[in-house]
Amino acid sequence: MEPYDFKKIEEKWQNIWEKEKRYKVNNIEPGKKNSYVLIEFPYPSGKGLHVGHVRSYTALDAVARKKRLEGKNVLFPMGCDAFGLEAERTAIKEHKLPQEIVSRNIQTFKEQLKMLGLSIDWEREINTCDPNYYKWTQWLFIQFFKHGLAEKQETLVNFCPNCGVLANEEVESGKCCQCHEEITQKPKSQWILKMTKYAEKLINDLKETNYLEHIKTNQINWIGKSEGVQVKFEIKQGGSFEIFTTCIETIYGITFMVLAPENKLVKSLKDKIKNWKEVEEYISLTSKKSDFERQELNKTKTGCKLEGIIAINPVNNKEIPVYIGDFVLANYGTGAVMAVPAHDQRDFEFAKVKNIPIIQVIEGDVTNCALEKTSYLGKNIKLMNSEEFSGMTVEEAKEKITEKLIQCNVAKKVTNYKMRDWVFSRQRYWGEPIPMIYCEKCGWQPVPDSQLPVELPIVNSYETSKDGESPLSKIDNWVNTKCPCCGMPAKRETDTMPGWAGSSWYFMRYCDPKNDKEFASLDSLKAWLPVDIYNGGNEHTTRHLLYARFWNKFLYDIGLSPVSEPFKTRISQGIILGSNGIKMSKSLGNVVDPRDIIKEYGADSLRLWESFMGDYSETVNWNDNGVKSCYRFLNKIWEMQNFLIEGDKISNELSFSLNSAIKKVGNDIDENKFNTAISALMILCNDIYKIKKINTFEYQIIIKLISPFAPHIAEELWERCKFKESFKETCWPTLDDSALIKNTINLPVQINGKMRGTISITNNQNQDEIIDQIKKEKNLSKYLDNSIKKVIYVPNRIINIII
RNA sequence: GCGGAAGUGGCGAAAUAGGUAAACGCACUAGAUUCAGAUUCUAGCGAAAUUUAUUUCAUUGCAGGUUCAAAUCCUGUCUUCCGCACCA
Repeated sequence: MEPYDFKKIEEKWQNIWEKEKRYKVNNIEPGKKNSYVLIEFPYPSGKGLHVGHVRSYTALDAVARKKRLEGKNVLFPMGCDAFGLEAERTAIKEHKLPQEIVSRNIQTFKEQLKMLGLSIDWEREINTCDPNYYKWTQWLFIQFFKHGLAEKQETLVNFCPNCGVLANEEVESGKCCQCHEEITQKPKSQWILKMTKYAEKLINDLKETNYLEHIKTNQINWIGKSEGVQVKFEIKQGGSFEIFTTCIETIYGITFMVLAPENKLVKSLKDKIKNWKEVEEYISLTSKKSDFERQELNKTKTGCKLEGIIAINPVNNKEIPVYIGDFVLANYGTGAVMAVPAHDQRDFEFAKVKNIPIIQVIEGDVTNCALEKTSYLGKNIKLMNSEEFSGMTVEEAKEKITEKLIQCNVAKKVTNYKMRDWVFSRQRYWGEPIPMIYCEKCGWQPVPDSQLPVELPIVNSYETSKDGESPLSKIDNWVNTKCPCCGMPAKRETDTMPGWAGSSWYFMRYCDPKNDKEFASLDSLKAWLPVDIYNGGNEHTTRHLLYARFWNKFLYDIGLSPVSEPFKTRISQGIILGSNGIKMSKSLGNVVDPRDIIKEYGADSLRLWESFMGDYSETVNWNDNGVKSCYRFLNKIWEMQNFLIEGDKISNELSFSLNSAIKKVGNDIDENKFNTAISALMILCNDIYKIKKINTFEYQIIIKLISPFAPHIAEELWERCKFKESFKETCWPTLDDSALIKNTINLPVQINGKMRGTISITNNQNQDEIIDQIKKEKNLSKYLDNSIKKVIYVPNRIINIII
């Protein structure tokens, strides 16, 4: 028999699969159920395929292959998410066009992917920077616009006087990462998508999904729903402002108010503020900080009093001083808070810094820190210092105070979300142009469908510009166009979309990738959605997932998507670090190139090892020796040909081992526990090597079980053994549960909770017999005297005797 | 800071419902095969003792608790990783 020549075998089968179009899939396959297995498409960086990609691709490939063996019609597509900052940066560095960089990278990526033997339908490949694709991204944006969900709004951007608008990533502790100039927060008019309109649905409909619990929590926390009361405070000097609070029960404890420094009210009060200079300085200081810096709790609270401004507490007409402070954010709630230092830690610290009195209104200890709602809610704790509400429980007071304020017409119940609308404009070259035209007379008009796509013009210079406008704004003949409404001269929008845009709907395009009339036909979407299993990195479980769900929900509402939730389940792979426990990077020299491994051990060994190396969702360090172990294992499977005898059913000798493996491998793939699936296969293999005998029927089962992970060797062995059935038509082995029932069981025996040995009992033997048996066993009976106090017997699992 | 996840041998890890902790694999040690190396095979691999087959002890980040029984449940605590809105 020839030795296991993985190189020859893998090339052979990859060619056959490609030639046969083995994994091409139709939207409808008579007699078969559809199943959609989706993996986040890669960003085609110049670094090429990483062992981390291999981990998730082979895992999901195994899932897809198993589903096929179970008789399902499986969609397992692949594409590239190609727009974004990284390609643009590389292009600038290499003095090439991003288009060139991207197509070069995609080429390498595909070659590498093909070496893995994935069961991908390459005819459905998509690429977000292909005009045939982004035509539909633009069309979808226009639908948002037409339904009032896209509009221009003023937002803050990071602005560097030399480099223009910067991404957060390009800001390092308040300075530009390129030129180290100070960054300021500059207001800019940008397109936003009104995602907050969907906040409620995005929370509620999680019920329909099967995501891992922590992924749901992540989504819920990001949306950050809180129900509270919005209260109006009069200003003694004239005017008023509103605050939002979830703790209205503490309203008698207010000793000051804090406005966000950007709150428009501050400027409108300019004439009445006696220390305006000081206030102005504080505002400009704040504009240099990001939200993140501003919310850090461990730094000293800063703020500035608005001298001459007094607010009136509506419950008791008390006069309250007003401050501005950067720990209050303008874009959450109303950009103003009532400060109750006794019951909010941030207010407590601020009060200490500014020497403001503290009034306790809820019973408890507030000497060293605030008594916050997490410690007082739901514990029957009572109010104090709150006029007629004193003595009520917190919960009761919450209701009564709200009622009173509503009656007085100074408050209303409000639901707030932390989630903000999605800022959708970028002042960058490498993205989808936003398909809008501005006309002096007609305002913003979408580009007519017939003129889509609005293609990205090829340009010489696509670097960000100092004035903070998009590079496209410098191309006059592109910018100047005609209003689609009145035909008069008008200007194109020059901002482009964020990298998230294309990935928000790509899973729909896979269903109908060549359609030039629609982004995807409803029939094709009905055939495949919702996605059965969606895999991606942990770093995408909040935002990308939320964006994609949002787009789909919108399309569902306007009748273009058949489902309200696009993904049934969501799982995440853990990242693979270098062998030294540090992220792989060229500069550290700890990068492992999958191609090197494939050359030495083959794709099947690599696939197997990456599935075996640890729990799929956990971070692991790369280990050079690991692949070798899987190569050994595959060799053992190969060498089993030497033990082969004829047979058409499972032998008694292997009945238990084989059926255990069938059960374990099947369940584990379904539960994404690939590592234990493989260890089950190894145990089976060890059992076979003990008896050195296997019949053809049994060998077929083993090959089927291993085929999702190591498809090349599986098909090769199948062919070599000349089994009657063809591999293409074969199906997943069926389990004989009765083979798993054991007649004799080794029962662990504990005495006083300590393991003292095992005894062999028959299935379901009764307790008294077992105790008699233990008494006869010398090794065990020596621990027993006559004073057995209690016996705990869990049938067929354990017996614990207390003496 | 806020939110999420995770801490088990020398290493990667496993452990349906609280029920024999360490399956499976790596590395290592000894032996066999080999001119030698690689491969392969056989045995060992928490600690200590020993009559060599058994005994004792320890053990799932740390400190407590619940329970006949805890890696698993509860309270507190420490550490690491991920996300935080213009990176995708």
